[in-house]
Amino acid sequence: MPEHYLTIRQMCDAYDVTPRTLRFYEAKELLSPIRQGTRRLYTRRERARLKLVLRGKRFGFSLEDIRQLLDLYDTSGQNLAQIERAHELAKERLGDMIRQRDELTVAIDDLRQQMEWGAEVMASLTSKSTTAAE
Amino acid sequence: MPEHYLTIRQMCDAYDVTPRTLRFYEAKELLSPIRQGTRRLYTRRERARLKLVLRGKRFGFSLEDIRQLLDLYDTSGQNLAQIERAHELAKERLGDMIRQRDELTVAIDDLRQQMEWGAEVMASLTSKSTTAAE
DNA sequence: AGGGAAGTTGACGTGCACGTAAAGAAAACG
DNA sequence: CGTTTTCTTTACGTGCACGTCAACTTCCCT
Repeated sequence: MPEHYLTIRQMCDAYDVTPRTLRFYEAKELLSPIRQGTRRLYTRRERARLKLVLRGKRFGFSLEDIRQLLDLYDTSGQNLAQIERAHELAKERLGDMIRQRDELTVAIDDLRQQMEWGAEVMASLTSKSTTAAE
Repeated sequence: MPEHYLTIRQMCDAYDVTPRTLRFYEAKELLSPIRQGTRRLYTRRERARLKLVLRGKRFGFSLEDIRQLLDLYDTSGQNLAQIERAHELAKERLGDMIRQRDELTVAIDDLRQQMEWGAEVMASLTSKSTTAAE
């Protein structure tokens, strides 16, 4: 089957980004669609990379961070040192992410408690008086 | 005991931020230190608020988001509607945070698998040949 | 063939979160 | 009392991640 390409607009619709964003990512060497004349055509590889970019963004990585990770990611079939390096970076990232998740968990619990407290306040206010104006 | 104040420099050292940052936060109405003449003095309240600001930032909230939350947080002794509103916002935030944590969990698992795969590749390379140059 | 839709390259603008340099006032120290 | 820090305001600069025209080509369709 003949590797089916997407135009820039199809990409935009599929991933909810603007053309500007895709060209910007290309300028930053995050994507490199093939050219048919002057037009851009996006392969399966580019789609995969875009997904990774958008995902990375959701986790607060900068585009430059993401570029380096992507580069490691697909050049790391080269030699052992590269793979070990990637492995190290991955471990660091993993640590970051776990720490971040733990912080989130704490914050979630805090917020839950706050909400319970708020609910109690609301309850006491509604039961004692409707016009709590004193 | 006489509520012990901190100067701007002491704040900077304590929370690892620059004076510029503290003044910037003040301009954005996140902090409002008292003035002794022209000098800023930071109370316990300001310290608590700064902690919340820095925490919010780590979770990717914008300063404007944080300001609104702080405002709700300490004006929400006012009336029931305010508290209910705060409660609603808190629920939304909670949802966001839980979703974010779930995404993180998935990403962590992905990364773990990637790392296992990487470890396997490394293992096969090291056992088969030290100079994998063919 | 002609005309609108889609795509292209500049290039300048924007919002956010500060950095940084200039110039002056105030406090602290020897 | 002078001088050296510390702090102040004012203001312009910066990096990131795009948004927003403008001015063209290029496709596609009837």
